[in-house]
Amino acid sequence: MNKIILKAQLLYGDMGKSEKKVADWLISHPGDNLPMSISELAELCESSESTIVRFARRLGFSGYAELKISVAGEQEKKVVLPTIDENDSCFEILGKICNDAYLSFERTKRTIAPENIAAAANLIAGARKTVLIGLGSSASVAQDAANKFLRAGYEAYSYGDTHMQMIATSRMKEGDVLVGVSQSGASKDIVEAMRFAKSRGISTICITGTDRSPIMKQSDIVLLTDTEETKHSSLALSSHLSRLVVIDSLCYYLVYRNEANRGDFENENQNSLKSKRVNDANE
Amino acid sequence: MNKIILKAQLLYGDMGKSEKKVADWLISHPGDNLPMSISELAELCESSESTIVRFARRLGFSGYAELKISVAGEQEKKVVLPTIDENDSCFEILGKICNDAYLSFERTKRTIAPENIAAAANLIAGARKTVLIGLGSSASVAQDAANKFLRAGYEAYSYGDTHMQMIATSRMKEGDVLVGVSQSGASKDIVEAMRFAKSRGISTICITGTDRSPIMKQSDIVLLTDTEETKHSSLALSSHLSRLVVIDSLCYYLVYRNEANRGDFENENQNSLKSKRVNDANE
DNA sequence: AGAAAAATGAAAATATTTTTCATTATGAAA
DNA sequence: TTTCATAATGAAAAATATTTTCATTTTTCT
Repeated sequence: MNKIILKAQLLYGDMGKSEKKVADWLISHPGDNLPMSISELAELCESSESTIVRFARRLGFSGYAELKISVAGEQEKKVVLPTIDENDSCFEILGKICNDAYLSFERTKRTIAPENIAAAANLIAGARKTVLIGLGSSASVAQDAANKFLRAGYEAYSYGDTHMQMIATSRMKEGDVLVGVSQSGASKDIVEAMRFAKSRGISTICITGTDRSPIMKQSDIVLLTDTEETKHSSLALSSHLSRLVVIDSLCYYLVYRNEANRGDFENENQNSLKSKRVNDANE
Repeated sequence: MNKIILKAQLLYGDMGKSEKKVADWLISHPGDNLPMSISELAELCESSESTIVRFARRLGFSGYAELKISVAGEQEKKVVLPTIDENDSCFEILGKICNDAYLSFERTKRTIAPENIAAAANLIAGARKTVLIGLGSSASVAQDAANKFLRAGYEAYSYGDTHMQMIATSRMKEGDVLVGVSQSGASKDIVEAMRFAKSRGISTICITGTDRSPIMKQSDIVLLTDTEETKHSSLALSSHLSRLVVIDSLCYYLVYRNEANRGDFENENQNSLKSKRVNDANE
């Protein structure tokens, strides 16, 4: 885990009384960054500057400066929980949400299986038609995905209400793909539609943030995004963004995969929207 | 990902000639640890100590010492320039998109006016009803916003097709707020609806990624998000995410502002959705 | 071209780290 | 218990490193 602490413990026996105090402090503050200066640390350890230098040398560093930098390097990516409180300004909240999103992306990169995302992309690429379903905030993820896939040149549709979802599912056939989006992985109607599709030989993909959730049992391919629920509230803002970046990467992959599309992709869509614009500003 | 290099790239435009030399060195030595002293680095960059301190401060550090430690902390994570090419795997694309999103968030924080976002939140908080409109990918942003505002306890509705948008706008009255979402800021139908609303004394807010765009003229409050279009394609993925984090921060602010709501907010929504779940998994 | 503003680097001022060295503690042998 | 050799320690000096200041240069705008 932390090489420096390990080494300190290893060499603990060789140290003098005062040097041990330095080691003790370090060992009992594994997460902390070293206080700015050697003098500060000396005071905290009830020791002296020279002792700290000796301690650093014992661990194999050229001096305190090097030890300090090395400690920073060993630091586990400290998870700064962007806890929002009632006195934050709207702008401060924006900053915290951006932070939160960034952490959520990092978690997603760790959680998602690279081979599954590739498999999902290839499945969609080869499908006759792709239908995406979700409810609540997952509905807008599904809608966003359908919108992008369509623009990328693939037949994709999304449905946000349960009736349409069932109707659309019942009209699908083999060779189609159903993508179910659900953070909880437990929305009754979505799981039901997935089960129905699967029983009829339709390929199923789920995008969910909950491991071992019901929807996973009904899915051929599972895309597991950031599973860490933020403590803020049920809005679950960042995990929502994580699901979108997964969609975005599928979409990019599809664009680049489709030789025919790639060239014209940009211009074609630009032109098809042009008449909807007040002027030539680009979307 | 190396946040420091990304930040250096982000702020590159603001730098003077000499500061850019420091940034260049850093960017072209992504893996390296910083040479021991500021003087050494000054020589390597053909710059001066003071310039390096200024550079460090620009990136948000207290000085060179802090930058040096932070660089050590970032080490080991390699920089991926978010340029997607055809040989990338789906997973690599995911990483690049996350990077891109992060940059986009940073740009948004710089572009958006803190006082405007606060004003927008307060306007919505005091409104009788809020209507959100957008087309294409902006439609799903609007839908997402309406969904969240509603859950936060405010009357909010979104419409994704132009007919409904016009009907809804014509039924609004003073005391209501119309929020127009458009990346280009030039979608005919949206601008038209905004103009109509404004002429009837309805407050208007726009969320756009294009400065000096037509929609801004029809808006009482302008929320300008990331204006830098990514070069990838017209999908404009990251700017889409930026608009969402702006929505999210408005939403959080509204939740915390509303004394009455805050307490029950989480539980209430949890419960109202419970019957829709297969089991007790939390959304 | 000329004035105002911004950027820059040399050098002074601080701050930090390292070294030196006198003092104190430790422990083995008498 | 005392003595002496050795190791450990910390105060202060010396060496380095960083930050600030400010005069000079460069850029920008008129």
